[in-house]
Amino acid sequence: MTEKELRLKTAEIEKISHLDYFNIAISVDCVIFGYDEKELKVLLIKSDLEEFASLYSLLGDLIRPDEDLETASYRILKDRTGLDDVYLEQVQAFGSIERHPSGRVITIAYYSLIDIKHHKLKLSNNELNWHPVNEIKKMAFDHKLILDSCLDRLQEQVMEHPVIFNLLPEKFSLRELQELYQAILGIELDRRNFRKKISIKDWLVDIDEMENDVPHRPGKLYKLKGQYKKRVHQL
Amino acid sequence: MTEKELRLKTAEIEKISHLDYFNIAISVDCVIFGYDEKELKVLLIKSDLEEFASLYSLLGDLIRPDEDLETASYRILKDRTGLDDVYLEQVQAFGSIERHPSGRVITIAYYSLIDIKHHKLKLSNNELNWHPVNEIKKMAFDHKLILDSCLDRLQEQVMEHPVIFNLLPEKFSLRELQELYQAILGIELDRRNFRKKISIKDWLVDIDEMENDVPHRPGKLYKLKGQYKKRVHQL
DNA sequence: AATCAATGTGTCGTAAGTACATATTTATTA
DNA sequence: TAATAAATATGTACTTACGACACATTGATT
Repeated sequence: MTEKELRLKTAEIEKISHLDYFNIAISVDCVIFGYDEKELKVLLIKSDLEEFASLYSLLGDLIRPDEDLETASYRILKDRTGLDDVYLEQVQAFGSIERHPSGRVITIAYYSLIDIKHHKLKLSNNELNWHPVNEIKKMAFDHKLILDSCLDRLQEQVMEHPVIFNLLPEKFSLRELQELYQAILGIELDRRNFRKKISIKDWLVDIDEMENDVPHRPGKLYKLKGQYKKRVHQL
Repeated sequence: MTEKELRLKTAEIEKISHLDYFNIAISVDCVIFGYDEKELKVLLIKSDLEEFASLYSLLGDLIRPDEDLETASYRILKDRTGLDDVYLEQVQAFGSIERHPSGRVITIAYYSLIDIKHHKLKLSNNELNWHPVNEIKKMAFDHKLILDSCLDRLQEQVMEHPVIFNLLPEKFSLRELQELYQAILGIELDRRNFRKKISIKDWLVDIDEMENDVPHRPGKLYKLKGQYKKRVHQL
């Protein structure tokens, strides 16, 4: 079965699923977070459903019977962004009866973290764009709820686990790191206390280099220690 | 459609689902925790599949198209235990391809907390029994993995959120509470430090009563403050 | 050489975490 | 009824984390 046939079949299933009492479709939706210009952003696409014309939706697709959940989310990421070395984490399943207008679809939400600047998206399809998370008010389906849940989870994880380094380039300054924390948590942090806290975690190595493209005194650059490096999926 | 017809249809679906390329079944599995005799226990049933003869499995069922995920888990709890005032929380979806021998079944795991002593199970069906969590080594399907994930989640939640009071009777002593924490976390706690920590949380009210069935000096009894009371599902 | 802007660092007060010992109360037993 | 056993109840000193806060340093720019 070709890619195209699969997609057609997928769409068909979506439409008929509400007719058959036992046919429930199951999908994966990816909340793809990126960070740029001191803002947390999320990758969204214009909804292709009439009901949601002019609204944006998350990137998602039905799960195929021959792939597990992680594989499905990596496939979506790879197909839509061209990237395959990304961090992914399952958040929650969403399954209210009325969440999809074409039938019963239960979806499993993943969030993903990408360094926007250093990973060019394959498709600069203008239907697919980065949106500042704070500016998103309304979305197709229950996708705003899903986005909010994923952001909550990200905020919970951020101080305990070294995950957000996936949003930054390999080398970064403490100022960049602090700005990222501030963007995710939505609060201002005290520079001295932040540095103290990060240094206690012992996640970073000082690589003995300096920033070189800043219009002021350059700061030291750091890397995440190898043992904490982002997980990369092996397809 | 009657209850019985539904069950038959469910079983049928399970069997044929692997034949149809797009037919993925979706189920809910409940990890029902209880607490008794200073041990954390889980409610299990003998697997009805030949492949897993003599192994135990979690309580679960396929989701019906006319019920959402929470409703499905409450239905399973109600049907199997007769209880409907229980705490339930979604943990994670499990969907590896080979997890179910009869076909592709993705499952969404919930954990539930029940006060064993004060909620008599409807069915004292001897296929359905409480098992000490620590003694469970092998289970049907990937249910051991699911159980472990739910226990991890419970351990994460326990110190931050007042959830485990659902495992205790309305009134309890601080000793009982401490023993419960120890059972869940699998560690010993210092009595004085434990009491200090709990008193800072400000979750409890001293109800000015004493234990009366203990063979030693009775301790004071406490209740969880009303605002933290367990969530009860309204069907 | 002077100015600007951001980096880099330390202290003090407060709150929470940990280790640890003694007096008190009730039930039990001699 | 007096002595004993067993668990309750409670406080202090030490250490570690958290939050507020100010000043000297460095490099780029003018």
